[in-house]
Amino acid sequence: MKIKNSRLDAIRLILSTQEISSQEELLNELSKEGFKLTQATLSRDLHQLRVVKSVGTQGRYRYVLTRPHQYRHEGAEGEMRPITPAQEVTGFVSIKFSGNIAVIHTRPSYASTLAYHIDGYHFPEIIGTIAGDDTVLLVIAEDATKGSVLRALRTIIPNI
Amino acid sequence: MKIKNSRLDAIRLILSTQEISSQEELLNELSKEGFKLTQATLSRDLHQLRVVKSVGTQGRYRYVLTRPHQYRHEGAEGEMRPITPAQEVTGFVSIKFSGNIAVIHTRPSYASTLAYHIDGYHFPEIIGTIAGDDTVLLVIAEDATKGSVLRALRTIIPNI
DNA sequence: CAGTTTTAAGAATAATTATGCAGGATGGCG
DNA sequence: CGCCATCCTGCATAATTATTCTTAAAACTG
Repeated sequence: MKIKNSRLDAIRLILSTQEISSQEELLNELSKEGFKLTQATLSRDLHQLRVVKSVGTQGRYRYVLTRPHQYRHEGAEGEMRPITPAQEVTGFVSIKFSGNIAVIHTRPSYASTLAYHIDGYHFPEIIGTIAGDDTVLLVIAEDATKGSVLRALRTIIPNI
Repeated sequence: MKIKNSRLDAIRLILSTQEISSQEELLNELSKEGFKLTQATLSRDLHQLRVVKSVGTQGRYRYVLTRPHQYRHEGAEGEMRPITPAQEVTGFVSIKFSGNIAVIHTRPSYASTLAYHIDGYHFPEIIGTIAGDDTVLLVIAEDATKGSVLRALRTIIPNI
């Protein structure tokens, strides 16, 4: 549908420039742009966009965009691999290294869980983690190597 | 309060190991652990923890942890610079480099949106991003330079 | 310690959000 | 074209979540 797509775009734009704290409020903004829809439809749109109701400044609720699903790997552009059992549990998708940092990509929303588990092990090779929605950053100890980090992680993600 | 803190920990633990899709469900899990509280209190706990209701596998709703704000630059409290048009859109404030890491500061709450845009471009110079509330961390590929990263970003943030 | 302020929490309810159902629109496809 | 499957949407309402009001407990402060 033509209308729906441009509406989704409008939603993205609005959410990225304004502090919207309820669907009704967003509905108003959308109507200013000429979109005519009900809260029911908006709820479904937000679900599809994976928009979440978070907490913004001043403790006010705020709808924010999250990353879209993207199960992408290295070079392979559209190539979608099947999900292995280990991924099913950990959400692990890929890992890359650069200097003393490793970047783990996970399935959407799995990053913080995975980071939490990694933190729990207190691996000496990993001195800290930061998680987004589908990305975990590992800061690697100075005396650790790519190999030793992978070995450590293998206790959590078997076939990494 | 002693109880509250251990309860918050319990919530974190549960959310990081199970797919919880409603507060009621979480309430059940908590009661299994011996915590006795009402939905009202749980709602407040989740707000405080900045837990968000996101969309997990199968399109089911899922409560997920977000990391607490840890990158707020405290010092710069009152210091508010005028906003340029580019900032208006991207929220960009500044960028700094250290080794293979770049740190972008944004206006509050703009970080994830900016990271979203950066991710979308799949710049080979940038192997991953993590966003907080007003900070984006970029992990830079080993063969990339400060200049090449800035050049790449210029497509998104013109006057960077 | 007594007074004051802050924090925590439940009960009830308001406010908000999700969804079952049904109707219409759209898009193949033989 | 006619049929079927899928997508989109509103309406009504169910389900869920946030908040107001209140009380009690805790933490401070002099």
